[in-house]
Amino acid sequence: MHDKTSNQYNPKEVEELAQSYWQEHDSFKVVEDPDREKFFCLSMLPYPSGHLHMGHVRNYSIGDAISRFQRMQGKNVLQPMGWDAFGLPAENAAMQNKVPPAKWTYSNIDYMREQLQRLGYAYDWSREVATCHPDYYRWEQWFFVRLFEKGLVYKKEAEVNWDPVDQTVLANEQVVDGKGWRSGAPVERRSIPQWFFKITAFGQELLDDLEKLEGWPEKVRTMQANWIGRSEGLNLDFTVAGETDPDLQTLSVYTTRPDTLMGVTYVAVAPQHPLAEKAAQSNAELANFIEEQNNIKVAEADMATMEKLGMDTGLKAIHPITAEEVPIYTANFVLMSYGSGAVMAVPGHDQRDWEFASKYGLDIRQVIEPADDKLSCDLKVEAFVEKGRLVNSGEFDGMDFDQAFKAIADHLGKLGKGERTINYRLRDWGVSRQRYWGAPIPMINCEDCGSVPVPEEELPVLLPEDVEFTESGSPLNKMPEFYEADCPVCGKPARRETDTFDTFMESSWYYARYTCKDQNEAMLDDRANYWLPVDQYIGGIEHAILHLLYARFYHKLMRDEGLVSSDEPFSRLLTQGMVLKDGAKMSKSKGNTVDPMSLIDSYGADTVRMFTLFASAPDQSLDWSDSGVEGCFRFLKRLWKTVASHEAVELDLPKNADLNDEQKKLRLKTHQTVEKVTDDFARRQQFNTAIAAVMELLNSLTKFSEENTQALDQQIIQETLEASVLMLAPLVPHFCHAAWQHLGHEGAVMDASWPQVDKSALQEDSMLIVLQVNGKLRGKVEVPKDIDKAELEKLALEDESVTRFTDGATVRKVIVVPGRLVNIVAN
RNA sequence: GCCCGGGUGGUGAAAUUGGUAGACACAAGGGACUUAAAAUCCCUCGAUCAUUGCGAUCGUGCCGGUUCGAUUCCGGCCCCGGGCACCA
Repeated sequence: MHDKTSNQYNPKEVEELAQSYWQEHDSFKVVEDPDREKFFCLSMLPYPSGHLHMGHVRNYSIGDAISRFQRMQGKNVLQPMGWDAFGLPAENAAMQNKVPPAKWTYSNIDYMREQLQRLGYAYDWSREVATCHPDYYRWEQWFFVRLFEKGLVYKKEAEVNWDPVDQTVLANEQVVDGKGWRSGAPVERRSIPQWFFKITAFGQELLDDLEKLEGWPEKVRTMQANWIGRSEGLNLDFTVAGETDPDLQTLSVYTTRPDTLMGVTYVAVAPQHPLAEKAAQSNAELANFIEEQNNIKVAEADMATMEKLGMDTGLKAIHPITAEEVPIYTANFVLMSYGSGAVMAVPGHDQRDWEFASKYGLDIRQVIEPADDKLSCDLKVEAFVEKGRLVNSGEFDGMDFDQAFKAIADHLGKLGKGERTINYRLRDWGVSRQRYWGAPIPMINCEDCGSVPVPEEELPVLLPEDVEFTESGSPLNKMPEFYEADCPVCGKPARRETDTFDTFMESSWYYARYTCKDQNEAMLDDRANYWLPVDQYIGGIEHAILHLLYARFYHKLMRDEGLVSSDEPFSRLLTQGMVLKDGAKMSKSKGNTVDPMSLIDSYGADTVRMFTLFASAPDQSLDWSDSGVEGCFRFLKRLWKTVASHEAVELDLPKNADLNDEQKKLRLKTHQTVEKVTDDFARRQQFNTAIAAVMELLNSLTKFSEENTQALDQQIIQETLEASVLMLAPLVPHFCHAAWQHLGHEGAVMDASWPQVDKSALQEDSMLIVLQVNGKLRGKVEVPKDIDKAELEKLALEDESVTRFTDGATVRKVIVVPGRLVNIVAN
């Protein structure tokens, strides 16, 4: 076929031929091989919305480039693909189109799989996973039961967004301006029992292990650390004056600033705090206030902008050191869910306390003074929040923050009124969703026995797929055949849990299941430890916190269960930037999307893949331009023509061949390019500059081949073309598949070895030295490679471009940077 | 408010360890080929001045500093993007 290669690049033909070759040879299938170095390259799995978008193409083109590069490095590469198939859009589509979510999802998967195959990604499809398949979620259910038995999951009341008209629970994104997106009714907050994972028990390990993730962007590590939000402080106890109920006598507060303890002028508790509720029993106005706070009909996101409100409970708290009585307020900004639901207020040194005190006429007392006189402190204007030296604090006066922290902690410790405490912002992970299209939570609620897990032999709890999906709310609640069950403990009629899992559950361990998806006896087997951890993970920055934190947590849970032996799931992480058009993120709602498929129809998959990699560095946002695509297409056409018009020869460049300057120059360029591109792939992961370098190489080759037609020249052209095709093979695989054949090779380019740098070709006889006078570029000079420093200095000082500026001036200093420049300082 | 990124030609962007700013493309302009168009190929392309040629000055958000030399390091400010946000 290769001798008939057309001069005209025909992407459709080239791509069909390459793809049918890959299919015939089962080229992407991979098996475990302990004798070879493994490489697990993973791209985040898509939600099967129905169509691939540009963000997917970008993500998967990066992943495929890395996979194919690693394969050419001789590694045993696993690159799988699957579907994050549960979720809300399927339910919405079901309501709109009267199609059951399962049917809708499976047909989307079939369609999108074809799209991915059209793009030529080297996925081992035999390992494909769809998270909505019972073979997948049964192990999630099994694992949940294991964790329940270990005490790592528990049930508690938690608030949800409730739509009173549709009688359904809303996800946060379904709440628009405090109203249900569908009904338009004001959303209520309602407490219902839900299941939680004890991720907080792993807070410290999740934080500590961030240090190990050297292959992760610093940004993502910082975001996770902030999300975990560790703080060190003190839990200390106030006594409630005159309170006789032993449960309410002690009012515990958490503070990170024990040094300000002597500045406390009031204490504030959450409206849901037991003390506030008790005080409200004999205070109608207060009861009213608390009721209002409990019934705020807004989504959580709007809470932050709410006005700070509070009310005196009439109760007094006794300061643990001074025994002074201070008022207890209830305030809407104190959260029942963090610390103890109560705070000591130091208006002199906390801005929020200051504002509250100013509003309600409470004392503001200074107990810290600036330790450095550059800082000003005027408590009439604002709180002084910096750390400093203690004043008005009795025996603690004069101490700095660290001394005071220790002294006050020790003092309260002796009194039995305080202890050092570490708090985390991180909260336990609520995994219950009051939704249909998700994995059923494998629990049975019995009036007598409580929540009882479904016995292992009865798993999986199958989600009925053939459902009537007419109104809002989960159809499971209307299906007695689903929810009616017998209690596994006492045998009495009981009710099966109708909530399903948060879809983050499925995406938290799918990477491990790829290694052994056909395993029907266990969640994972030994193959997981051959492949894991994932060597390279690629996905959107929008998953920097939740998905990546949950997956790290899940990995540790699986480790503790003996299922995997590593501590972390993903060694190296690449977070690709967004795809923009006209400066805005591509999205359906903005109407600025570009359909990858229509572009593939016009230019072929290779051009589209190439452009997504060429337009910017992977971690940066990519601004789409139609004409840029044209440019990549032009490059491929030019390269095609160059390859097609070159008559293939067997590459056998004689060692120590006597090359002329032109030949040396091209070989130098070729091997410099190989060196650069290898670094771009392996270390920098910058495919845009790799492509630019190959473009430069083609430009050099074009100039060279115009005038050089001897046999030795053909060898050198062959070498350059082979290197170019090999370097581009991970990026434009169909094109290179055909080009490689035309260059005279029988095997497939994807199985060829990555080109090696010939060090001897990098040897140059001369080099270009930049001449500067007072740091300004004045000239350039070609000098022998082995020139000594003194010689070079002399040459520079005598160069006409230098003497023009140094004549009549005194040379003060000459700086020689070997191999680069000479800078002459003169005045 | 706090924590991260980022700001470079008409445009997307390069410059990796403090050492030639603008590689590689796109767009634009000019030319060749063509009956014509498309495609292709060649040339020009940061600004200003000079222009016969050589060239000179300025220029990487703004102001200052360190250095022989700064897009790169330091201090201050402005703008854009992202994350977190009553977290005590």
